[in-house]
Amino acid sequence: MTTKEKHLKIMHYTDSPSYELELTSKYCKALLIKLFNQVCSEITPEEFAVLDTVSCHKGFCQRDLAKLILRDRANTGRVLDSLEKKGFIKRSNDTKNNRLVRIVNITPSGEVVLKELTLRFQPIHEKMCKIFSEEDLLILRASLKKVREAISQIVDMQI
Amino acid sequence: MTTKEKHLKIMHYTDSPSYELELTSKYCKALLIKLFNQVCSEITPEEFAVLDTVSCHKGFCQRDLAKLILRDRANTGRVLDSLEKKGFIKRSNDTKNNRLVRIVNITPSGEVVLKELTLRFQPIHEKMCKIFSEEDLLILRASLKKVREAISQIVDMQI
DNA sequence: ATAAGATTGTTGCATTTGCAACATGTATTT
DNA sequence: AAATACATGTTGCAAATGCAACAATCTTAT
Repeated sequence: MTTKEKHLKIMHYTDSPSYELELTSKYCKALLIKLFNQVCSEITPEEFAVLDTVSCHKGFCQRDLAKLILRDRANTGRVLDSLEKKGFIKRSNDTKNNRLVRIVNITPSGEVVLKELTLRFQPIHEKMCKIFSEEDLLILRASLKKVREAISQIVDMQI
Repeated sequence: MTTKEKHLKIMHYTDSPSYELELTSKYCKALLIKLFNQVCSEITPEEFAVLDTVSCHKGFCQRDLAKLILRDRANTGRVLDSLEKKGFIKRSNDTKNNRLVRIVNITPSGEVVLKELTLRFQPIHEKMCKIFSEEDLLILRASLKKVREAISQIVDMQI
């Protein structure tokens, strides 16, 4: 086996980059949940991520949001139900390509809670980024993107 | 803002490395599920990962396995129940530090199914690794490890 | 023009998962 | 020695999630 091929040999799934990604993602989730428990906020971590996505993509319909957050339409609709009930987003009927869709937008009170939580988490995120050199952080981001693109070509994310 | 500090500024959680990790992990999971659906195997993707973990760590008790797979004791026990019912692992009572524990080991038929699935997934894993240079792959792995270690110091993974 | 198919969103159901409580047995404290 | 705390595993319950089926609406095919 040449040096070039050495890094291709995977003897165990749990040694693969995919599985390491899964484990690392669980750590991130645990951290997020801990932070939310501390601030005892009025929204869940999942709702927070969806709210942030909505604020970054104004006027998207539910299905397009579902594609962004990688959940199915059913689950996306339910999270949006909860966010709407809490007054952080509002939905309006509209048409896209001559089809009825529900357009989602963040409300002023949604902006408030989003900004407050983002500010509160800023120190932790800075801490996380600081453990990397700027170059390694760029490589990490690029690598993750590469993984997503590679998988996109193999499996259709059917949402 | 200096160049050095530029990579620290996070305006949105969904732009953070943590969230990118979560999204990328979902892609990996979707790929794994697709592969399993194709081979229509007798075990689930989760059971496969646990079985692989068991085969890499002979004679571990349930709690130590739970720490490795980052699930709680209850869920770990349930997955092991299923694997034992299918004959892929066997449990034996033992003592560790003078405490009753259930030691888990893989069975010959577990080895067979694990080896078969690992071989079947080998081409995909090679494909995944090939999208990186060897250096970038090392950096990716090291970065993921760094993330896990950093989070470990902030949140106790209470398992 | 009618039927078949496609798109968007919702509802029902089953599975997965985590948390709290409990049972059992051990270590430590008073 | 008794009581309290700790460690391991199991059970019950609730929340999250995905999949299939459905409703409503529009497009395409025959």
